[in-house]
Amino acid sequence: MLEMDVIHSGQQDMELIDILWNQDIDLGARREVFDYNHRQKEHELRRQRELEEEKRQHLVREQQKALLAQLQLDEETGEYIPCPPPSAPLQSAVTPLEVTQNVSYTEESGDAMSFDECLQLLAETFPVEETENTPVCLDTTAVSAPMMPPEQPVLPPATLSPAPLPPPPPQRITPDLEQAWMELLSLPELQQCLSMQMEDTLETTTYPLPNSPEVQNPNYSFYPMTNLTDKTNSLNVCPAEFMNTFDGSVHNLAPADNLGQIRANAPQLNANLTAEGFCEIYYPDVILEESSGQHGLKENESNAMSDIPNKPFFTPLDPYSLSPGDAFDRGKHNLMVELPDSDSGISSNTSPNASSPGKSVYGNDSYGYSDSDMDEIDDNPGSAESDYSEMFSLNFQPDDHQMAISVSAPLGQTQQEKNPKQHRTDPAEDGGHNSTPFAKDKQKKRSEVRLSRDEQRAKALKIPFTVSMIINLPVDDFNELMSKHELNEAQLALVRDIRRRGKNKVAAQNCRKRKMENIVGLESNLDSLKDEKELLLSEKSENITNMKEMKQQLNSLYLEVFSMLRDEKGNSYSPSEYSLQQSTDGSVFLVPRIKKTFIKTEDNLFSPL
DNA sequence: GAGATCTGTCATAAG
DNA sequence: AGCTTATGACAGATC
Repeated sequence: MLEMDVIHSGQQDMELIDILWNQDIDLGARREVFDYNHRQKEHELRRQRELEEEKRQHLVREQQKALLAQLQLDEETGEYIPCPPPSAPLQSAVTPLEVTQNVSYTEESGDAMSFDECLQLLAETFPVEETENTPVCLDTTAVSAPMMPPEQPVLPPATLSPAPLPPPPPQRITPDLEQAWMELLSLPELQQCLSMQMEDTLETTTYPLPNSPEVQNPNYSFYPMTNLTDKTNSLNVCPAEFMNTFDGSVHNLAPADNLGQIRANAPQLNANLTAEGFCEIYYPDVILEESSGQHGLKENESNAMSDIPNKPFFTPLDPYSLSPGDAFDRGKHNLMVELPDSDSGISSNTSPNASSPGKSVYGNDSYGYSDSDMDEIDDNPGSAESDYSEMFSLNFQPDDHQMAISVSAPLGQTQQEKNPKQHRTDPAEDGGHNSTPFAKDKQKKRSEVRLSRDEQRAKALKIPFTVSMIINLPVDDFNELMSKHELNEAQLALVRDIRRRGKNKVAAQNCRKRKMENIVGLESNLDSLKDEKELLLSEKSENITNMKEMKQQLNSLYLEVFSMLRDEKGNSYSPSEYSLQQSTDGSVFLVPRIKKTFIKTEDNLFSPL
């Protein structure tokens, strides 16, 4: 009964649907829209498509995961960059790819081989050396994938076929691998690498770059195995060549001591080395330097690698030590020598050289202290020179050339004395000994007295410095000089007095020179101001003249216009009784003067208020 | 001899 | 705090 009810109700529903459809058919609706079976079929098809799409997306995700596993997130840029080869032991480096491969392909295809099965198969194929080299090959595979540009999509299956991606069935793997290796061996780039490695060349720049198509080709992962056919160099060449192939700078980054180990255990070091390989950009010199030391080290392959990651592959780059020819240091030293110019105590009016302490000590005696030292030497050539020589030899060897200057100075000074009527210029400007005033001889004697007094005092107290040194040395050098000699209180006081007096003397000369320059400048300004005043006065008189002329013209024009005005009777207005006034809007009015005068008087009356 | 000029020195303020 | 520089003032030498 229930079934009959259900069927009956179902028939009623169908009838109702038919009725509704008949109504909707006029609107263009088809019957399939209301057909349950049809809709169910469509639903199944759609669900099937969704499943397929989901499977496809899952596959893509797995592939992307496998790819990203080989990429390294750059913390600075946020980009995925090719992951450096693993520095840790091989297993840790291969594990990510292994996992992704096993997960993706064991799940997707039940007949696919696991990675370990592939390794086992390879071991069976090459029973002798592959036990050592297989990890290298696997690691090579692991490295080759990340070397692809991040933006590059997953390679098509045709390209990836021999690679770790979908491994072929066990019965076909060996022929495929052999074919892939043969293809690889036929690649000119690979042959080039092989030949270069055979020659143990150090040129890494000619190696295929990591991003080159050859490197990206996963077939390269089996390249080391192909070397097994060549029994002479298979083991030696494979790891190092692998490194050269995928990171040409790897071996260059390692110090000479570690190069052998690195080469022997290249696969295990790939992560570290390639990570440091990125530093190649920043440490090219180190790489070049160390590349020269790698010869003969690559044969050392039996060393343990356990301690390698803990060893620095390169020492921190010292920019100073690497600067060509230590130019930087020299430059810095020169800078230090030249910078203390301001401590010379020489006025800013002097030339730049004058302010240089090294030159001002004696070479610039011509500037401020010429009248003192030079004149004394001039007056007592023998004694002064000998005394100076003693002092120079005592303490101031660095300025031998200045010593020569001071010794040779008397010649000019003697000539100067022979021409006493030379025009004298400011001592601070001409150096004081190139030209002298007419009374230079007397003045010179004066300064000689002064300086000889200081010099005599210095001699009396056995001060082993020249006055020039005491005065012109920078404070640091002066202090250093003082510290080098044990001086008593009297000597120290005298040296300080000499230094103070000498500097003040130069300062007074500079001050007077500036004062004179200021006076000259003020006089010049005064003259120019006088000229400007005269010009302004002449302009003023001219303006007054023009103003008078314009007033006269305006007055005549006013009278002319006024004479043309007539009243209602045709009589002219009297200028004494009327006047023309212009309003602000430009209109002209004839205003009676009485009123105006009245207003004026009114204004006058109220103006005081 | 008086005045002008030059120069060195001191004292002091400022940097 | 010590040093250098700038500047006014003073003194001595010279013309």
